[in-house]
Amino acid sequence: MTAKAASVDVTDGPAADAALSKAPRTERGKRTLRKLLDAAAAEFGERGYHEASISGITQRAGAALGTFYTYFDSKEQVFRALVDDMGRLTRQHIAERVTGTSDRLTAERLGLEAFIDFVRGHKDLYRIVMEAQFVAEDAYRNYYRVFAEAYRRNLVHASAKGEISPGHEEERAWALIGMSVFLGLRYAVWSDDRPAAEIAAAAAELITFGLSPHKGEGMS
Amino acid sequence: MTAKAASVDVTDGPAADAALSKAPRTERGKRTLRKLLDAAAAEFGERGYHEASISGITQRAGAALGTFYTYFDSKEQVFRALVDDMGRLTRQHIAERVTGTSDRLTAERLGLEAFIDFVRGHKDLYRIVMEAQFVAEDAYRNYYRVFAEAYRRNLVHASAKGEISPGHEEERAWALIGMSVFLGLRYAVWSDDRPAAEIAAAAAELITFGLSPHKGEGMS
DNA sequence: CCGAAACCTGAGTCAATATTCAACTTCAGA
DNA sequence: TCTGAAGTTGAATATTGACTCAGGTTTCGG
Repeated sequence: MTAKAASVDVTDGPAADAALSKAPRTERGKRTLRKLLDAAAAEFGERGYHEASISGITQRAGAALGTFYTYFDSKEQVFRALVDDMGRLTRQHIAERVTGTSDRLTAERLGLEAFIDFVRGHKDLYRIVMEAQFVAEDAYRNYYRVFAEAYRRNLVHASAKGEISPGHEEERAWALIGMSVFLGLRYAVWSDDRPAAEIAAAAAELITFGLSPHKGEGMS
Repeated sequence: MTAKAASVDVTDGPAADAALSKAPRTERGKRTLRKLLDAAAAEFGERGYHEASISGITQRAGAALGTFYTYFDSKEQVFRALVDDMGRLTRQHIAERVTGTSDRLTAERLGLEAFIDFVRGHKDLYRIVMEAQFVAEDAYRNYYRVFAEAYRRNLVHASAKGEISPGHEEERAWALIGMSVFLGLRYAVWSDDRPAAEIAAAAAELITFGLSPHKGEGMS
């Protein structure tokens, strides 16, 4: 829990949306910002957005209250930065574990397994994403919009290649994301004692064949 | 939006957990409690738990601030009452639209359609359920635990009758719930211009046959 | 070694609101 | 009409916590 958290590019990069004038200019500054970011992830992850306090963040970071405002404009701004970062991290982690996989059906299984593993290792950041629905709804919608769009593209592609049956790819994408999210919630956030591979295998069978009686499957 | 809301049994019944000494004893009292409950559903649904204020609730209800505490012990207590109520309402609504259906696969489609319709008609209450994850986590877990357990039982039953292939029913239950929740979020809460039946049909095909190429399906 | 820019500090300001409470009103039964 | 239980009222209390700011301290190029 309370994973190493954010890998928000402290210097610049696609994450540095709102940083602007608040970007650190010295080594010391970068270190402090990093500490604040990690502390914020831990504080928000453990206590939730509203219970979390800026003073809690700065205490964890070993800094003074005012220092927070050297790097961020508001409580909500850090929160949003963490949500965006989580999206980037998640996609990257899944992509790494799926690339090289030729067919979509296998990719589905590996992707889900990777997702569950990732959530298990980043419970605090994952909670932040979920809570974003109520704290920064646009950030939350965007998080899943990006996922769904990429997912849909993969499905269209796989369908064209005949790897999967043609269907309504957008609805499929959202349905599959929902599956992952709830399996992640149940088997990663709420309890993580079952092997991720088992969960992924069970779900993969559902995703592949559906519920209809089909021959060949073993009993149980 | 802001549906007629809670049907919390104002008098007694399975919902009256915490009411106890706070239950109204006269007609006037029942009316006031009803107004407060509806107002609370609207306030929480529109503004979210933390933005919502007791004074906002009493204003909507056309009552004085103090009146709230005649019927509730705290802000969180009303919130929990609404979450529990939502679970009861949802299960009831879906059950009504599914009973009489003989086979599970048809029930899946009708159930999802009913769920989407229900969410569309109770956006404010539905938001309350989702936010419960961060305000009253035990109530949230319970909400889905009850769903998942009932779902699993249905699957086991259907599997025994040969209506569906045997599989890991618990994981399946959670996966299917996740599907519904996200399709509901995307096509009911965020946008509700597509017919619920269309969404349900698309998802039902995925649930029934999975993604694997199977013969018989038309294109697109 | 200097001086200015960059950083850091934490007490104090300020607004918001959950909850309390003592006084007041309504109303049914005697 | 009288009485008390039930219900209503809203000003007052108490707490909490985001954000400000007027100084100190550290860093670093020259």
